Amino acid sequence: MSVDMELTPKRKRAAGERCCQPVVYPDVQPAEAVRMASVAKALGDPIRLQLVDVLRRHAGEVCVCELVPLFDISQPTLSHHLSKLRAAGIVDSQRRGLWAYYYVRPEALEELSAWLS
Amino acid sequence: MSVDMELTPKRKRAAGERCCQPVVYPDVQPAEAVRMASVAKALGDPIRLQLVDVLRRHAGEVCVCELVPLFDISQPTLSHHLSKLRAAGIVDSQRRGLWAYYYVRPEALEELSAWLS
DNA sequence: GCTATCGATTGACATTCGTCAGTTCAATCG
DNA sequence: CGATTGAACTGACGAATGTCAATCGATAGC
Repeated sequence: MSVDMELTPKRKRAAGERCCQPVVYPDVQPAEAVRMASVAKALGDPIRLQLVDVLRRHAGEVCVCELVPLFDISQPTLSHHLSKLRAAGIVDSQRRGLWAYYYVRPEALEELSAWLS
Repeated sequence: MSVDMELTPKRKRAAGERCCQPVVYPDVQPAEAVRMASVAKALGDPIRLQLVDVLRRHAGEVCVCELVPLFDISQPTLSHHLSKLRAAGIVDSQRRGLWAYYYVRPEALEELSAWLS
């Protein structure tokens, strides 16, 4: 995952022939690209995308025990997906007693959403 | 990547105690989730995200030979990334003579973009 | 024909991913 | 205390990913 966008000036064409108009350099900076790609990567699994959908449309916070029966995966696997979403900053959690409550951090999606539209 | 959103009715809590409010079932259908996740997954690499950014902000089409020097990766690796973007439907290409021109298919990003915002 | 060039393909490699069974940790309730 | 429960962690597995060197196919120009 080496993103070395040093933007070395591209070499000129050999002859005077141009294959296409000069390319426009990317507007997203490397650091932005890494951030947005990590968010997109976290959303790049159908289960995680639906998890975010459930959590986002839910007004408050959702306990893990309510999420497990929604998906046809084991509880450790769901926990693994949640921890990936948390690592990407998309969700966060809070423990109260025995239960863990997850909620979406909407600002984590803003950058990618803005870039996409 | 098994998405078996049959939405089996979740088992009731044992006692009368609720750990949280009843969960809202996901609004995105499994097929939508798979489509959007595959687009997000394709964007889940910084180089591919920047590739899309370059192609998208470019008015017309861009030849591969202009893309290679922008990134610190080999030509086969770039070709591999482009084919992944094409497999996800995000870009398409057209050969003219020796050169291959890539361009973004904006409608491919619409569903994910709409869901995100 | 021969040669050069653009871009895709192949094969290989280390890394990461998604998944589960099993276990552990933490908190609650008898 | 001990038993139970919710949720995270561990280890393992096959599958997929990102990368490159090497090669191949097709086209253009000589």
